[in-house]
Amino acid sequence: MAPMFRALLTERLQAALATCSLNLPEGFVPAVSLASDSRFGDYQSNAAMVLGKALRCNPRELAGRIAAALQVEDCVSKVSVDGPGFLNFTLAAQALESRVAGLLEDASLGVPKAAQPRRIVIDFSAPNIAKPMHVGHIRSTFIGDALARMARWVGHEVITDNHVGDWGTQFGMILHGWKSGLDAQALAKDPIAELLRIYRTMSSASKTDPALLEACKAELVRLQQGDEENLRIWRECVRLTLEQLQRVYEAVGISFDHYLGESFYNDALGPLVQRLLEQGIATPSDGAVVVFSDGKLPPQEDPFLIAEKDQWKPAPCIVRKSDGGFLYATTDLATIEHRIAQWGAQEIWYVVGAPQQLHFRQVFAVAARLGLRARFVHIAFGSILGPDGRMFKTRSGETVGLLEVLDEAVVRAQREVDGREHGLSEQDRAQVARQIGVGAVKYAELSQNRLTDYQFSWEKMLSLQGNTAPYLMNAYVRTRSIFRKLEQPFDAASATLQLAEPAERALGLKLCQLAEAVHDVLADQRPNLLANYLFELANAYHAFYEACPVLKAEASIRASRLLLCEATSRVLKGGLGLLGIEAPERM
RNA sequence: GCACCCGUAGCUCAACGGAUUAGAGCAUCUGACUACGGAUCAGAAGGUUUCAGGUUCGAAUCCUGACGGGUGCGCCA
Repeated sequence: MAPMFRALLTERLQAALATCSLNLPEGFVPAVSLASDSRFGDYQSNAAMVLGKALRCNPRELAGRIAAALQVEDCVSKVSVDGPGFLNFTLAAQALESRVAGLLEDASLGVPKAAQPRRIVIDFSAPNIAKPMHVGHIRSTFIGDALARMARWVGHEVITDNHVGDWGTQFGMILHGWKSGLDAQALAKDPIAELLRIYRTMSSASKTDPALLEACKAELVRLQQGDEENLRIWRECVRLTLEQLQRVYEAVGISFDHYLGESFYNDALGPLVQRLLEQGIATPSDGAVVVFSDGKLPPQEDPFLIAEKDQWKPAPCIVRKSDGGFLYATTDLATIEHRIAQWGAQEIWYVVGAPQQLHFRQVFAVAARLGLRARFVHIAFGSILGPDGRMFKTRSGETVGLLEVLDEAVVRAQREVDGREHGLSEQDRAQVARQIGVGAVKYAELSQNRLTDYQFSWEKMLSLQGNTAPYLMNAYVRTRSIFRKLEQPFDAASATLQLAEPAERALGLKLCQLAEAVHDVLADQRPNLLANYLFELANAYHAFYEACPVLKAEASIRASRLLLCEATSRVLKGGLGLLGIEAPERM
C-alpha cells in the first residue's frame, strides 16, 4: 500500500526542497501534521518557517518557492501559503476515495509495515506471587498489551515476558505463616486471599515480636539455601498464584509468551556479580558490592551521583548486599543478559511506573558497561492515587482489587444491556456485558496520557457515557446493524465510493489516518493517541450517520455509503483490537 | 538538600513549538423527522493554561526563578 498521506506529503516536500537549491540544515526533515483547523485544509507544514529561521530568509517567500516546486497533482487538489508561511494541503477527492476503497482490501488497514522490523521484548504486568492484582497493575498490564499489539501490527517481532515477582523477601513471612497457621480450607477456596492473610498476619505480628521476625528471616534463608521443604511450599505458592492470575488474564484477553519470574535468574546472579567485580565495573563497599559512577557523564545527568550540600556524592547501584543476598538490580541485569543472549533482543521495553526511573537509569548504565547492547526503553507511567490523593500502598495499605473492578464493570454493563431491546439471548447478553465492562475499564486507562497521575474513581473507571469504550462500540454496532438490514448481501465490487457530502469526506479522511495514529503511538509509546483517534473516528461516523441516510439513499449513493460503513466497521474493529478491546456485533 | 514527574473550564482529562475563538467528556441549559439502534446528533454556557520573567515571527508546550502536589535518592521489589 502507498504511504499514508502524511508520509506521502513529507516525501513530496523533501523532493521539492531538493530542487529549490537551498542550503538545508543537516538531516532536515519537513514536518507535516494534521491541519489544526479544517478551514485551512487537511494537512499543513511549517517547513518554510523553520527553514526561514535557519536560513535567515523570508518564510512566506520561501513557502511560495516550495509550493511552486511541489509535485502533488496526483493527491492534492489545493496547496496554499497562509499566515506567516504555512503550507496548507487539501487532498484531492479522488485520492481520498481510492485510498478509502483500498482499506477494504488491506488486511493491515492502511498501516504500513516498519521499514526495519526489530526484535522487541516487552516487559509488563509483573504481579507478585501471593498477592492479588490490584488497580495499580492496570496501567502496566493494559499499556504493555496495547503496545505489544501495535508493535506486532507494524511487523516487529515482539516477545512479551511477564517478569513475575516470585522471589521476594515476603516469602520469609509466608513460609513461616504457612507452617504455623495455614487454613487449608481457606487456601483451597481462595488461595491468594489465604496467602495474603498469612503474610499480613506475620508481617504485623513481627513488628512487635522480634523473635518471630527472626524466625521468618530464618525461613527465607533456608529457602534461598535450597531447603527441600521450603522449596516445595514456595513452588506451591507460585503454582496456586499463577493459576489465579491466569483467570484474570483470560478475563481481559491478555497472554504472554513467557512467564520468566525473578527466581528463574537465581543461578545467574552470583556469576554475574563475579564478572562485574572482575571487569572492574563493581567494587566492594561497606561489605556490599556496588557500582559507582564512571565519571563519563556530567554530574547532573549521572544516575550514580546525587547532590548534597553543593557536593556530588555517590548514589551507587547495589548488586550484592553485605549479607550476600542479591537485589532487584542484580536480577534485572541477569534478565537483560538472558533476553539479549537467548532471544536476540534488539530493544527491551519496560512498562513500569515512573518512581522506578532512577533504578532503570542505573541498570541501563550498568548494562551498557557490561557491553549489553540493545535499545532500552523505560515506558514510565504515573501513579494511581487513592481517595486521599496519595499513592495506593501496595504493601501495607488497602487498595482495590483488579478483579473487583472488572466484576463491577461487567455488572454495570449487564444492567445496561438487560435494559435494552436488541433481541439478544441471555447467553449473548452476558457475553456482550463482559466485552463492554472489560472494554470500558481498558479504555478508561488507555485513553489517558500515561505520565499523568490520576485519582482512582469507580465513576470514571466504569462510566459508559461520553468518551468511553461503549461510545466506540456503539459506532461499530451501528455499522453492523445496517448490514443486517440488507435484503441481499452487499456486493462491494460493484460499488463506487464518492465522498460528496462534508460528513462523508470528513469520515473518509479520518479512515485514512489509522496509520498515522499507530505510528505516533509507537514513536513514543503513548496508546492514548490511538484511543483519541478512535474516538474522533467514531464521532465522525456518528455525525455521518445522522447527516447521510444510507439505506434510504438512491442506489449508487447507497452503495457508496455502504462502502464507507464497511470501511468504518473494519477500522473501528481493528483499531479497538489494537487496544486489546473487543467490539460486540450488537449491544 | 538534590533529581525526576505534575499544575489547563465546577469535575476528569486532551493538546508536548504553530495559526483571529486552548479542545473533549461529565455535570448545567436549548434543540433534533415517534429514530437506517437516542449508549446518538446539533448548539449554548464555562479557561488572562498556578505565578513572575525570558527566548521566538509564534509558547500551555522551550529556558530561569518562585509557589503548590507527587515520587525517588547504599543494602525492599
